[in-house]
Amino acid sequence: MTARISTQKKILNAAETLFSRDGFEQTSLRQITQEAGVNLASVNYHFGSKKALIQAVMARYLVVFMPVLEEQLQLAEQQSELKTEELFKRFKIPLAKLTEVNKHGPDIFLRLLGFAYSEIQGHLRKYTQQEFGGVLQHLLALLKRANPHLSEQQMFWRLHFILGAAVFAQVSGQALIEIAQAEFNQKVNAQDVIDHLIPFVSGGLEEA
Amino acid sequence: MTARISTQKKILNAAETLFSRDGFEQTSLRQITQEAGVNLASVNYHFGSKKALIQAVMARYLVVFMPVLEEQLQLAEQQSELKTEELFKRFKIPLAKLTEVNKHGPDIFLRLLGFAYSEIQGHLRKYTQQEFGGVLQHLLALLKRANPHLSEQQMFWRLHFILGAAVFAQVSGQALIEIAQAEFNQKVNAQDVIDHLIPFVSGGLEEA
DNA sequence: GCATGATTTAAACATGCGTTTAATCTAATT
DNA sequence: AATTAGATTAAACGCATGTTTAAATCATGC
Repeated sequence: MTARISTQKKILNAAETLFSRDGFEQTSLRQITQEAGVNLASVNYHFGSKKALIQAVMARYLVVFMPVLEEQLQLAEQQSELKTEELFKRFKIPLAKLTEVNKHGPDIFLRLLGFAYSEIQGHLRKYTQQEFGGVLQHLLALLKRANPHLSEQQMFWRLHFILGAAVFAQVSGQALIEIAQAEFNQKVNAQDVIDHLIPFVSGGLEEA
Repeated sequence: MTARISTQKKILNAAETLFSRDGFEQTSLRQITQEAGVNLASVNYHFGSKKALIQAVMARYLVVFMPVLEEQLQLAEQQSELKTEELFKRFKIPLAKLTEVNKHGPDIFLRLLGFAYSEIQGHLRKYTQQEFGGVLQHLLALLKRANPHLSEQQMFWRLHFILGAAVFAQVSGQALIEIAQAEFNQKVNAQDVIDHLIPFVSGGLEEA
């Protein structure tokens, strides 16, 4: 007995597939509704607008990801010694949790996040800022404690470089992963990319 | 006696201003021709298409930048010891050369390059790959020599992270620069960003 | 000073987008 | 079985985009 899937869920599923593959702006409502097998107008009926649909797609992951990340940061805070790489590694736990949303949740979420930042979607940036703001402030405070040798300015720029490296890796991700797989003859997924990314950004951040 | 500026140049100038500020996709031909004070159809008359205009805008900088970069890499190659940070610093010379094209040439070019990679403009990626390909291969070879402790895979990913950090810094650049200026009360330009970027990517690349 | 080819112009074209409308269908309630 | 609120549908709307057309204008060589 296959459970009937509501139109809303069909739209969300199709949207996240296409958004994570092609980006938000590059994906039209017509593509989404066709993929979902529903009528074009149903997006506006159920979600109000494309903007709202995008936020709904993000929300399914954020509500899982954010609390677990905050939890991890609090655990880190209690440790006697704060190491940069340790802090970044903490991201892996909330990320892994996303498999509960979708088998490929971690990959999808990271790519969505990448597009959210790389496309100049004012509204999405505001939205994630709003949702992420507190936790990111927390992370920043911990990184400062772990790297007291860095000035405010150095920290400011390096954090944004890190964000850029992470975002870019995800957005160019599929193409890069395909190249990497062809070149090194082994399966690569988003988690592997993270494992490569962590030492890189840790080294970059700590550099004198 | 102000020399008469050809329609083509007017278009190129207006286009590079708007492209570097808002990106390629976000800038319409109507905006460009209005800014340039020329007729809408003149873009297609003189350049054939928007794609071709974008490439023409890039070409003005690439033809200056690329030979100087290649020259610098050859100089680096002759040195006895190759240091990572040394290699990245070499980018500053061809970049500075771009002031000959435009007073703010370095800033403009970096932002254009950022958009070229961050927007999924297949044609532009192919174009830059085609133009840059050889020189980038050269850079990769030198970086490998400077970092023999890194595996092929580590090098592959870290190079792309570096690209991401650099691109992102430029694309989010203006917004970030404004934040930084407000926060630290000092003028910031693209060159300063590069100066922050170089130790970061060097540290990240070298990390064991 | 005219003819000719290059350029500029205003207008229209074709396409794709997000959104809205109004009619129709569905399913639960009375 | 009739009513009614919710969901779905096909169609159109309004707008913006890159591109093309065909006429008008300009500049150049004879």
